[in-house]
Amino acid sequence: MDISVDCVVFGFDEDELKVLLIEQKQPEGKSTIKLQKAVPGDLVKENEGLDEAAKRILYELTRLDGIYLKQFHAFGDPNRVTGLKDRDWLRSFRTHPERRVITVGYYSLVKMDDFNPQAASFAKKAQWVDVYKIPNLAFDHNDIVMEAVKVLRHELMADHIGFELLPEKFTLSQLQKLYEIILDKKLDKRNFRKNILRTDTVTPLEEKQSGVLHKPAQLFSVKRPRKKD
Amino acid sequence: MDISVDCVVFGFDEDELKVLLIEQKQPEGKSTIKLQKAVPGDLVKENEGLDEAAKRILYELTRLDGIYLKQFHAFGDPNRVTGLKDRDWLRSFRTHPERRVITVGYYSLVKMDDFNPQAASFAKKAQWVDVYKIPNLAFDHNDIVMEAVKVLRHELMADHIGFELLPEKFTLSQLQKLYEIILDKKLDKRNFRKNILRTDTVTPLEEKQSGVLHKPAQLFSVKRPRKKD
DNA sequence: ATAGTTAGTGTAAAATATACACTTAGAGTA
DNA sequence: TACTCTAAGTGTATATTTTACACTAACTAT
Repeated sequence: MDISVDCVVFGFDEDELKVLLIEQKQPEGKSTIKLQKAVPGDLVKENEGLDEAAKRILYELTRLDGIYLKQFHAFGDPNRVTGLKDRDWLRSFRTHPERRVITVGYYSLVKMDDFNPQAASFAKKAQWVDVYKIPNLAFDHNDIVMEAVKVLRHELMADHIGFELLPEKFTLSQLQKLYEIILDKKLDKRNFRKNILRTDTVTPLEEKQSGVLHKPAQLFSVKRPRKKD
Repeated sequence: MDISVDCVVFGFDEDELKVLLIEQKQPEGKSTIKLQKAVPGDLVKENEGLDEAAKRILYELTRLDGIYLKQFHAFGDPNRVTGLKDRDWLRSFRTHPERRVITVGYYSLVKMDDFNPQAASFAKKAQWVDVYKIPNLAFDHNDIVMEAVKVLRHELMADHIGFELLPEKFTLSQLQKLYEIILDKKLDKRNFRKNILRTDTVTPLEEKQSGVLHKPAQLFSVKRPRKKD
């Protein structure tokens, strides 16, 4: 059997929670294969730990680095790869295309200003897609994404990891919107602010928003160093 | 690479949280190998899902069946098996003893009256050990158990899975003791009872304790069907 | 100067969590 | 039969947390 790692990379933009999808690699020569979108993932190397593999693979496929990255589930259904397109693709790229692959899912939270796929060289290969409008993906990647969303929702509340998805500098309204979208419910502004400030995970900066057509908001950043468990 | 599954089986007895350990199998012929204790685990078969494998392996090694069983983490450090004893043992039992093995950890909660290792035919092979007094185990099983304890503590509060560790009929005092031991702190009797009853996960039975030298306690059982997420 | 827009702030009421002590039912014993 | 021992079972007052709710402030554009 082989082991792979798949990374569900979340980002947040305006008012949508997004997932980073890549186009599968195009096999040289034969172009009869229909390519699908997928979450970045690949086989774990012989002498590589899982976390290490996740970090490497995410970097190789997206140039993302230094990112919150967490294992969330192993997917081992023996029939997880059944689609014809999937098998075709595997035959083009894998030394042992028929081998069963068990995959370990990681999720990552990305500040979108750390990474703008439009600007990158692999622009066509990576794109942000609204979590709630994900097309059919390769392999069992739809299941993997759904599971990751579940976990994200859960961990958002428990560990206040929300700002990992926002730019370096953000307003509390942005943070609130993020929570509202992930949790899929409206929150009270005053209570939300009280809560966040009480957790003591953010610091106000000297700086304010500018160029906005309303009262400029205070900017915040994550308070470092963050407490480890 | 190979994939295995390891099951950390928790049980509760009197006032100790226990884990079920087995003696490693004795290789035929050569008895030079020092056997170690381990958590029940084995390789996943070629056409078997992970959950399915966990269920099968737990049954094969302990005869336990119909048990709360949950995947909690994949362990994939390339050096997770380094001990000499471990390698000797692998050479006696595995077709490919040098192969790297990635293992997926499951934990299970067992009512101890469903399973009494003293009474079973493999009595010497399985034994309950206090979670806080676990000896050196085979492979990286100490890490696996520690991680499972962390997860158990966490899930106990979130999902009220405590009674899965108690006999079919139990008293609220027993349940409270269980919580106290897992969480490692004393709880207030009245408040605990209010809380548990509010969750509406237990029903009082007609029956009471008998033969105890004090006021007999009301017996409870888990309220079925339990709500699924 | 005015209009439009989002930022920012406090308080009262409700719900939840905490702290705490006595009475009760049965078993054992004198 | 009465007395003792032991853990079961029960209510309330107080503190804390969560909720609901509406106006003023700061800036841009016209």
